[in-house]
Amino acid sequence: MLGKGGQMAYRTSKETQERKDLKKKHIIDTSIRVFAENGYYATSVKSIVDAAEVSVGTFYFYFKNKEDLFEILYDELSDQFYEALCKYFNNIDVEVDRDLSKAITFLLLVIEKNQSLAKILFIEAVGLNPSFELNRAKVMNKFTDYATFYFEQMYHNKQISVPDTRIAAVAFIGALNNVVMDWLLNNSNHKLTDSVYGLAIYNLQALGICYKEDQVRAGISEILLTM
Amino acid sequence: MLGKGGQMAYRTSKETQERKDLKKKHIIDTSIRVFAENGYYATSVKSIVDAAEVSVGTFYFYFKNKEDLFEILYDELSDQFYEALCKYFNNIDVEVDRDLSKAITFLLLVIEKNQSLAKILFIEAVGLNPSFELNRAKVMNKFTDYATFYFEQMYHNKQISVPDTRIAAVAFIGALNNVVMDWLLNNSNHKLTDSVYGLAIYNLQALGICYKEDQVRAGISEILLTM
Amino acid sequence: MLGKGGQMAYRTSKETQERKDLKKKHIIDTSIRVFAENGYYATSVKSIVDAAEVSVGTFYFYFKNKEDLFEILYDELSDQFYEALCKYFNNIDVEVDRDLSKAITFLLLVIEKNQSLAKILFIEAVGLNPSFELNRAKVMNKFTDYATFYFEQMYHNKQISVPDTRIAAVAFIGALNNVVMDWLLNNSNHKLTDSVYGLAIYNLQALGICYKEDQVRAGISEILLTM
Amino acid sequence: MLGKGGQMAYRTSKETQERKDLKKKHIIDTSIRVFAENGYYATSVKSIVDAAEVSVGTFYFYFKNKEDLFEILYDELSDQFYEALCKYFNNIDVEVDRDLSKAITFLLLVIEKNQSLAKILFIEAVGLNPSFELNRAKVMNKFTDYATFYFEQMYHNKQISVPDTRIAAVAFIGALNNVVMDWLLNNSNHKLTDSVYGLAIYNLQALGICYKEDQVRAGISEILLTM
DNA sequence: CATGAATGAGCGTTCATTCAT
DNA sequence: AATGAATGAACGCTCATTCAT
Repeated sequence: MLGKGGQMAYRTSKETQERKDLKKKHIIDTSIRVFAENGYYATSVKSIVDAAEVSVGTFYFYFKNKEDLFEILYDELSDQFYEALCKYFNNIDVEVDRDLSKAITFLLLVIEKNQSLAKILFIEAVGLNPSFELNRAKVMNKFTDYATFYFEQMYHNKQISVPDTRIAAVAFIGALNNVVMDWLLNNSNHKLTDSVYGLAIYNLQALGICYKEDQVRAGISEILLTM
Repeated sequence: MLGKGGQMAYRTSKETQERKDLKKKHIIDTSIRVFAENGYYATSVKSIVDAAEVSVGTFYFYFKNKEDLFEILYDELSDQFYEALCKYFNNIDVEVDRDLSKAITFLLLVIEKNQSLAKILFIEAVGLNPSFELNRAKVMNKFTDYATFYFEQMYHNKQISVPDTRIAAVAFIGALNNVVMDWLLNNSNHKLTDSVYGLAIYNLQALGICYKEDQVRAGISEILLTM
Repeated sequence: MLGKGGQMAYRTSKETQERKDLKKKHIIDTSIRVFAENGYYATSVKSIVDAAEVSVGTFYFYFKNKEDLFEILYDELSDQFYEALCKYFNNIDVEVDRDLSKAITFLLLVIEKNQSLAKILFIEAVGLNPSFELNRAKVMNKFTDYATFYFEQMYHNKQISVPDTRIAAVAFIGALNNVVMDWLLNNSNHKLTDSVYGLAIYNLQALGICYKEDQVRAGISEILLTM
Repeated sequence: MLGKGGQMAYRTSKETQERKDLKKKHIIDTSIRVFAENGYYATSVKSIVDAAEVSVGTFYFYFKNKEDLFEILYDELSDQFYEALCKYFNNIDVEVDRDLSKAITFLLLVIEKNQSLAKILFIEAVGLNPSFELNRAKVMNKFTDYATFYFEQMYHNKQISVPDTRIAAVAFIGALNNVVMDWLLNNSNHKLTDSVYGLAIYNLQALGICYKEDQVRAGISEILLTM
């Protein structure tokens, strides 16, 4: 009656666990593509497992249900995006114009290179159902709070000039968001990063930052060239 | 006999047409409420006809299907919103700071007074399915084009200073959009119009408009007080 | 906007309602057969609607779900059986031996003529799930209470002699129940009513009733011959 | 080498066999609890192996399938019950009233002390599916045949007086059965053995046994006090 | 014009069972 | 002997849509 895990058992611990993690990752990655293409409701569990070439049973072995998968996936993607946001925001220093331009450029670049991420975060995740909206609100607030925190700091350093840092943060994110949305909706036309200069200037001016055009261009180029 | 019959027929069909239009309008109006409350997918045709106190058969007499209703409704709401956008944008004159503030204030006010409209336009209509996304893209572009057109004019009049009017338009709309979104997601906290000053300044600065704070405040007050 | 039921509407009221009632009855009756043959769990909704030649949609139009149908059906059958129980119990008079024999005979006869009823009441309904067991307990108690009430009366009239009328009622019902069970389980062998004399005597003696064999036989015959 | 190897193999396989038997017994015992709590259909193989702390693979090593386990378990429990039945029936002698009372008391006591057994035998095993009903019929007949055999003997010894010993046996078992059922369904109220006197009298009278009340009470007490 | 009974494809999900390790 | 990841048939149920009345 040693049973379950008593006595080293089966090779549960290592190889199997790795294969499990890989398979779970595989299903998530596949579903990102499928969700991005068809939206949450038009994506059936069947279509996910077909695309991932696993059985329904396997799907439900790894995920509680369809909603569970989407939540996991959404949290993962929003974390990725959060990290991208942080990466260059954390480095904003005295050359605010250049540094902020770099930050914006990097964000657009990440999105451009991973369109599915954007589609899910900005489009497919919207308006799913009341319960998920709570989760999305939480995530959106996390982004807003982060930006607000930085704007607050910059305000105290007299680097920006706005009457309300939180509203500025919301507007800032919205401006970026909509440029991405516009790109997603009219996709074929242009590269997302083509919009980065206009967007950077818009937000720099909005924040009352005294910028130099060549600094902005330099910041943008620095990011675009290194990737 | 012909005359009378003709007249009868005419009057009858006229009255009938009126009743039909009214009933159709009634169903649309009811469904706005239902869609706003539950979202597109969680709203069944049954729940709409129950709320509107008509039969399913009647529903399918007036609308091709559920998607058709939603499209009609979406177009109607976006038209309403478009009109609200035009109303004060068309009047932007020499006092750009004041006039633009008035325009923004009016938009937020309309949304605040009609939350269902905002919920459907900004949340429920997003990411429904690939086919509807095309329609939404068209509508979004209409808004963007309109704003772009005005920014273009203002640019020529040296009233604004941005490197790319279309990107400015997209960013401008996005900023507004996200302030509304933020309000919808964190509803109970505050009134939407509380954010109007911060938002106006953000965009005025973004557009490189040389504004006076009291002109902005005056513009805002003018709208808020008259409604 | 008169809608639903305003203005006589459609011919909702009479013919349609009748057809609905008939169809509901038809599904119930069909399902009795199917449940009796296969048991609750082995009976799928699909198999019911196939047997009844209606669509699944129709099934769910008339019933909330599979459990709902079974409960309706169970309540209906137990009511039928309750009425059969009452019919001759209510007439037990001074000739207790004869009258009780008549009552028992009638019950067995009803069951023999409607085997599906018995199968569902005594077999398929047992042990379905905790929630349904509550319902079944209620129904069983109704039967027991009824019998107890009569035994109580008879006890006061010195017609029976038992130390505990409720236990007598439970045992009485159990004796009948098991004769039916035995018949259901070994079906082909014999007619259920073949057991009636032995069963009647068993219970008459059990209740301490002073009986005459020919009275018992007369009571049995009276019922069997008239049906 | 052969001798030693042979002995080793023998001892090994013997020990192994013992461990296997123990594990099988462990799974059966655990499943009795689980089946009694949740019923056959609401009990998944997963829930059994979780409760028993073994793997699904192990389960299918010891049992052909879920039904196989239940059948084994049912046979085991019905054997236990059969033994309980025999224990005091086999000892029925000249003091029939006392001896039969002892037998009945013992049966109720065994059930009271092992409610899971009763729940499975009398409730969960009923109406599972046509194939299992055959097995259950066989078991029920074994009980009936046993009782019939004894009643037959007693009839020849002029100890009982009934027109049909088999029907008497069926009714007798049914009376006991239903008292147990009633107790299971209205559990919390009372102890099962509280009903033993009423039940004993009912059946003694039913069988036409000339009993003395104090003999019945003595028989009951004798069993209750020694356990 | 209006009704609502009827349809059935398709959904998300469960779970007994298998088998490579 | 023991494990548990993998399978997929089958389930109960929903709901957009049709059409006889």
